[in-house]
Amino acid sequence: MKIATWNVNSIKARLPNVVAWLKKAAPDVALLQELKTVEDGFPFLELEELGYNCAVAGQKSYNGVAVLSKHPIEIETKVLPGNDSDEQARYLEAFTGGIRVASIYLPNGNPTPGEKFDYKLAWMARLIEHARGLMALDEAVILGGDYNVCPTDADVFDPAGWADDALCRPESRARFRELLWLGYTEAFRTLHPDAARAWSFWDYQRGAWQQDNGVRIDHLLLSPMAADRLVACEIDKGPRGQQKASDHTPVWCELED
DNA sequence: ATGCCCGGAACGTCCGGA
Repeated sequence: MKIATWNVNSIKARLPNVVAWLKKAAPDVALLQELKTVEDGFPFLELEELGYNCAVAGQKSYNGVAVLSKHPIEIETKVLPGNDSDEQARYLEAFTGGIRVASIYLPNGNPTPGEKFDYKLAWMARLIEHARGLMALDEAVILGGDYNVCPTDADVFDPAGWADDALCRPESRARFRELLWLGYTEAFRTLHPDAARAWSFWDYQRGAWQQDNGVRIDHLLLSPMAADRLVACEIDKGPRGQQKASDHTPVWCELED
C-alpha cells in the first residue's frame, strides 16, 4: 500500500501536474495540501476518473486539504480538535484502505516572533494532544502533510541563515519531537538516516530549485502499527522539475500488506 | 536592506507562502 503526501499549491492551477503524477506514481492514498479552493471548486470529476475517491476540507483562497484514495473513504473529522473558533482548513482525518490517515497543513508561522508564530505553536500543541489520543487506539495511523518544520539542521540547505525562521526555530522543533516521543515514526529519516540534501520544498525565488537550495518539511508520521509495516519511503523530485510546478514535491511511503 | 517567484482575488496591487 503506497501512501503519498503533496502540497500542490492550488489544486486548480496544478491539476495537470497532479493528474500526470497520479497516473505515473499511482499511490493508493494521496494526502494533498494547500488546495486554495472551497470544496465546490475541487476537481472531483477529473480525479474520480483516475479511480480516486476524494474527501475535501476546503477554504476560499487559502489552505485546504484533501484525502484521495482508491479505497472507500470514511471521514472522521475535517477540523483539528481543540479550538472551535479556528476556521482555517488545515486538517482532514479519515479511514481508508484499513488505515487511519490525516492530511495536515501545519501553519507556516513566519514572521517570528508574532501572532502567526503563536498560532503555529498553539496549533502544534493541539496536534500533539490529538495525536496522543490516536496513539492510545493502537491503530495503523499515518499523519502526513506539510508540517512546515525542518526537524534538524540536516533538513535545511542553510541552517545558519534559517536559524530564526519559524520552520527551524527550537520551539517548532521541540513540538515536532514531542510528536515523535508519543511513539510516531518519521518515515523518511528513519529509513534514510544519513541522507543529505534530501529536500521536499524549493522556493520559487532566488533560483532555489536550480541551485538545489531546499528544505525538508513534508513528513509522514506513522503509528507503531503502521511503522511495523513500513518497507520504503522516498521523495519524488520529478514533479518539482516540471512546467508550472508546485514549490513542494511528493513524499511517499510503502506499507506491506 | 529589500525584492526576487507564484497563486488568488481582483483589475490596484497586496497578501500569504517558506
